[in-house]
Amino acid sequence: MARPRSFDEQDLLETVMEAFWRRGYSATTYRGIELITGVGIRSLANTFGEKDELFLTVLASYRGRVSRNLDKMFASPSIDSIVRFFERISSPSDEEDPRRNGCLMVNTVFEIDKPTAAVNREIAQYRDLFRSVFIESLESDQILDPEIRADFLIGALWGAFSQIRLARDPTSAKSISTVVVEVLDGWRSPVPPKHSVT
Amino acid sequence: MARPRSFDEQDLLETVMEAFWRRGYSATTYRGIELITGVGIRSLANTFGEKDELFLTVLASYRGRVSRNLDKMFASPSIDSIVRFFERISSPSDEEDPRRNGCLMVNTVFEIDKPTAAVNREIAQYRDLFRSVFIESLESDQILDPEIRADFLIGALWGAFSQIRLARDPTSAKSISTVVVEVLDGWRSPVPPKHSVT
DNA sequence: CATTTATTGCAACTAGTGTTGTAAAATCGA
DNA sequence: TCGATTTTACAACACTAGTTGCAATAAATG
Repeated sequence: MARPRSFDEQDLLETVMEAFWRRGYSATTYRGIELITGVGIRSLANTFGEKDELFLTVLASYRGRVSRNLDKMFASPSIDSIVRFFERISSPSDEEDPRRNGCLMVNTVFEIDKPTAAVNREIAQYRDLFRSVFIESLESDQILDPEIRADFLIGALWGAFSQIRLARDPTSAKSISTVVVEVLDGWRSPVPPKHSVT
Repeated sequence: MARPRSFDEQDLLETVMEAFWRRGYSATTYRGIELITGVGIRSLANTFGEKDELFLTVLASYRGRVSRNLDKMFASPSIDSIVRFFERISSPSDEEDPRRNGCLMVNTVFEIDKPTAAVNREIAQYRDLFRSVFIESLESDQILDPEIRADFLIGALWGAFSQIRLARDPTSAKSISTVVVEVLDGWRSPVPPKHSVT
């Protein structure tokens, strides 16, 4: 009936995600997006609404992408899956994050002063993605206290993201990963921890 | 010879530190500091210079405080010192961070888009504080690969700060700490890791 | 080809922030 | 008390960013 959009929404979301990921929410301006994408401010606003709505859309898209990856990597959850996961994120050639921006969600936790309820929900859901697959994996190998150990793994993971973000380099994350793998090996049957950590 | 300051520089730095710590660099405005402290913008600028200089002064002050604490806690460095340290930061009543703002330096890593060289130096020095005491402690108990394990501990620590910042609550940090302590116990002599992790 | 309708480009508006100039106020020493 | 000198209050300035109004534009339908 009328004039169609001159850009593809998904493509644009990818570009915008890259910007938020690298520079953060504040430093990514609407006018900057206009320059990068070539799409006018007015069209952006028409399509995605205000800046925080666009950001929320990007977060959801990011979470979807990670979720699909985790589904693949933890198709048969086990300690081995976790090991492979940690080896991957600390790999010198991580195709998921070649620019070493760390993790968009973790970055957001620290950057936004007073996150909206929607943003908080998004981050909580994101964190739960990892918690679920970690717990599943630990349970499938009959590790004691899977929740506590899953929280530990999340901590190590977010710590690794911190170091990647800090140095834009996975070297330190590699050390973290190495020791985490050693710890995971120590948890394996038939030599599980002697007693519950609680 | 002339009119003296109506405020104490150290007191004011403490107040400003609290603000930067809680809300971050951007969200802490010069005018906001005026409201909190009662000290006029002009006086602030006269005393501390521009905003980024004030921030840098705050970072240095924060590092000094942490450094003094670490000196006390690691007076005789050992695995036990590390254990006590992790128990402390995940304690439900951490008097160093009652407001659960996490760590000012870690927060800064994520918040600032393009940190100045001075800020980067400050953060690197801060990180090295922990790295040094961890390495010293591990060496004193003859643990293999102290550097790699120190990097792991920093990762776990920063991960714990992430979770504290996320939930403004040390519950998840407690889990991290619990498992870290278990791991540290596993490293102790006379049952050290069988072989190097490298 | 004309009409319809969403898209687009431009510019303006508003709000907020770091910064600075200027003059009044306040304090200490002589 | 007076003068020197710093601090302080007030306001203005410059700049940036998000947002919005409006008219021109372009494509799809009949």
